[in-house]
Amino acid sequence: MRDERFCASNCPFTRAIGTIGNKWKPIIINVIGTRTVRFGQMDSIIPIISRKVLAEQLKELEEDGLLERMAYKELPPRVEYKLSEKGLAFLPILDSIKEWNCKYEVTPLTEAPGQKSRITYAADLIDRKTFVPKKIAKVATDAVIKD
Amino acid sequence: MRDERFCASNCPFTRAIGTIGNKWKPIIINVIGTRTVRFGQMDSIIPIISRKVLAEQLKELEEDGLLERMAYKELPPRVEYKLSEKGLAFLPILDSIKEWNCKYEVTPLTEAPGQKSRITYAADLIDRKTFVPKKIAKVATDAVIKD
DNA sequence: CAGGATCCTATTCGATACTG
DNA sequence: CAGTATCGAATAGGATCCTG
Repeated sequence: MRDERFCASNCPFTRAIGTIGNKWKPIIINVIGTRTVRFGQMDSIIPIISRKVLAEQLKELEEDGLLERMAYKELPPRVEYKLSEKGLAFLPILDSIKEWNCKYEVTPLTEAPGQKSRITYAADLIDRKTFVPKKIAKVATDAVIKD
Repeated sequence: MRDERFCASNCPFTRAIGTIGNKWKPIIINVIGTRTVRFGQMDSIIPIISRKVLAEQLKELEEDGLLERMAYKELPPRVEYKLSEKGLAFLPILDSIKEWNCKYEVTPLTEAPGQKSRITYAADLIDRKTFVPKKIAKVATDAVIKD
């Protein structure tokens, strides 16, 4: 998920793309935003990502200094993630990507206007109301069977 | 390479990530920049991408309105690519990603200072001097054999 | 020259089960 | 709760050959 060839480049731009150039990391960074978020929260906000991939991406983001992980020695365990200074500095870039898309997208879907914070927005986007992810469909099927 | 689930989201940010959220497209857009570039040029500027993947990415970028493809009816054929207005509007975002990385990267490699244009810079980054890509190594081997 | 088609391999990803 | 381990399926990607 991190392209080591890109990261080994002597070009800072290429290295940056090697680090954050995939589809999950911008989404994760955007979802965390300025908040402090627990692992399970992220998993339910972004239901289409599997817990395995989520854990992998979070680990890489931590290694690359984009976020800070705080594990509390409790039972049941509690782990909180928040963006580092580097990660926070990336948020304006994500905002500009959204603005860019809104301005130039050929066939934009209808979008409810109003005051959407970064987080509620991100939550709206990739969730069960927007498109039915596989694992949610699976859960629904199970529920029907149980009934 | 385009995540259709992301593109079907009702969130413009998620759709944007579904469109350009991979490692190749930012590189390609950056390499083209404000120039008009031929297919073969791109293939030699970015030697680590295979021609197949390059063609696929270019087609998607064209479909998404980021670049314009001009095919001249000549023999041998000549095809030129240049960024559309939408694609050009994405360049400042790529610049800000580079600046962000330069400012916050934990262990940046040494970088030669000086006046580097977008293009020569991109060419430096992913090429045979930076790290030896497989197909260049192959070509070199062939050359040795020929000699 | 600029690709398309084909075949094959490597990598990613998801589902499931398990643990401290 | 917050992961990790394992396995199998899906996908990305490379090599090669072919064509207008």
